[in-house]
Order: sequence, then structure tokens, then C-alpha cells
Amino acid sequence: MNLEICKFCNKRSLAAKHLGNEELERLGNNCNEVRFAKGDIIFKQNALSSNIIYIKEGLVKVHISGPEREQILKISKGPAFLGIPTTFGEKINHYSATAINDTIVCFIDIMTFKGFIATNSEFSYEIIIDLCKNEIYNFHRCVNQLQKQGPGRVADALLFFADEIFERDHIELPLLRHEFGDLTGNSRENVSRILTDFNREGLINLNGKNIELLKKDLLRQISEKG
DNA sequence: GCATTAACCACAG
DNA sequence: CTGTGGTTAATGC
Repeated sequence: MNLEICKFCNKRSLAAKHLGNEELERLGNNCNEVRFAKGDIIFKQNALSSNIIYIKEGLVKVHISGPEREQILKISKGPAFLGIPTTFGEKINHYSATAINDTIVCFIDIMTFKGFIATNSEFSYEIIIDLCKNEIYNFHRCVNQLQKQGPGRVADALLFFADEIFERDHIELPLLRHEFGDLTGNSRENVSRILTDFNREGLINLNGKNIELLKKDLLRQISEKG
């Protein structure tokens, strides 16, 4: 443990920005930083967990095994909390998390975290905001998945990667076709077909995992109309 | 009926 | 792993 690790961290969460010096030392004393390589499992569904997980850096996929197939719930980019909902009320994880890139994750002791919630209202406030944003995001995703059809969901995912993850229109899909299917609720074959269709129609420039979004306005239309 | 959508299977790079 | 073609089932004109 390193007392200074959180004090001088430049990837602090919005919540942790409200911690004082003494609190940051306590945090540093009760958390641990772990590096994960691409494909490493950060935590697994049904395993016991007594930590709050914070992604300092990197991309993580959050997934759950459904009755039919694997479902990717979302892709999270650090810095972000991951797993407050799983660890707060329950002892076991309700989903798994896997590193997509090389990732740095902080495991924060739950009692320390709860202590901040109890004593630092600014900290708590930021955590609540985070949870609310998450819930709203999930509501939207739920509607999308249920009411849109294949191409709409794929267009959604492409725009998500371009706007939220890479922040440019040329993306390198960090998922296999099979996983991209798990994310968008399509079979791997369908993902393949939809992408080649988009390519043929000039909406994207497709080159394996390298995808360039050429007509984002049209992709948005497809995404909205389903 | 006919068209659309998407899943499943099989096979080829 | 990925792309494609054929087949099949469900759903909506």
C-alpha cells in the first residue's frame, strides 16, 4: 500500500475530488492498483466481491451470461466506477468484467468507501449522480435493444464507439464479430452482413476491424428509425 | 400468399 | 475468425 498513490493520482473520480488530504491517505491505504492485459478477467459473475472497482485507465466490457447466450451489457472506458451496484447491496457479482485493452484498475476496500459515503456528502452526491446516469443509460439501452432491429442496433453501437469511446470517426473495433453480436443482440453472421451492407451503401468504410464512419447523419437516421 | 427479418447450419478462405 | 449462401420460422402486409 502506498499512502501517496491516491493523493497524487491524476485519474481521480469526480467523487474522489471531494476528498481531503487525510481522506485521500486513508483511500491510498485501503486500495490496490492492478494492471490487466487484454482479455484478462477483472471479476467474474457469481464470485464474491468485497471491493469497489474503479477503472483508472482502459476499456472494459461488462457482460452477463443469459439463458440463451452471453450478453455484453456495456463497454466502459476509464476513468469510471465499475461495480458499485454489484458490491454495495450484494456480496456476489451479478456480472463479469473483462479487460478489452491493457487496463489499470483500482480495488477499493468497501468499508473505506462506505465510510466516505457516511461522512462526506459531496462524495456521496457524486456517487449518486453516477448511479443515476447509469440507470438512465441502461433504460435507453433497454429500449434500443427491444425495439430496434438489427441495423439500428449496429448503427447505435458504431456511433457509440465513435462518439463516446474513440472520439473520432475512424475506429478500430476492439471486439470480435461474435462479441459485437453479443453487444448488439445480433448473431455473428448478421453483424457480418449488416456491416458489409453499410459498407456497400457507402455509410462506412469497412476494413476488418478498422471502420470509418462516412455518413454519420444517415447512421443516426438508421439508429433512430430502428 | 409474399416480403422482410433474423437465426441456424455449413463451408471456404 | 470471418464472410457468404441456403434454409427455415415468425411476423406483417
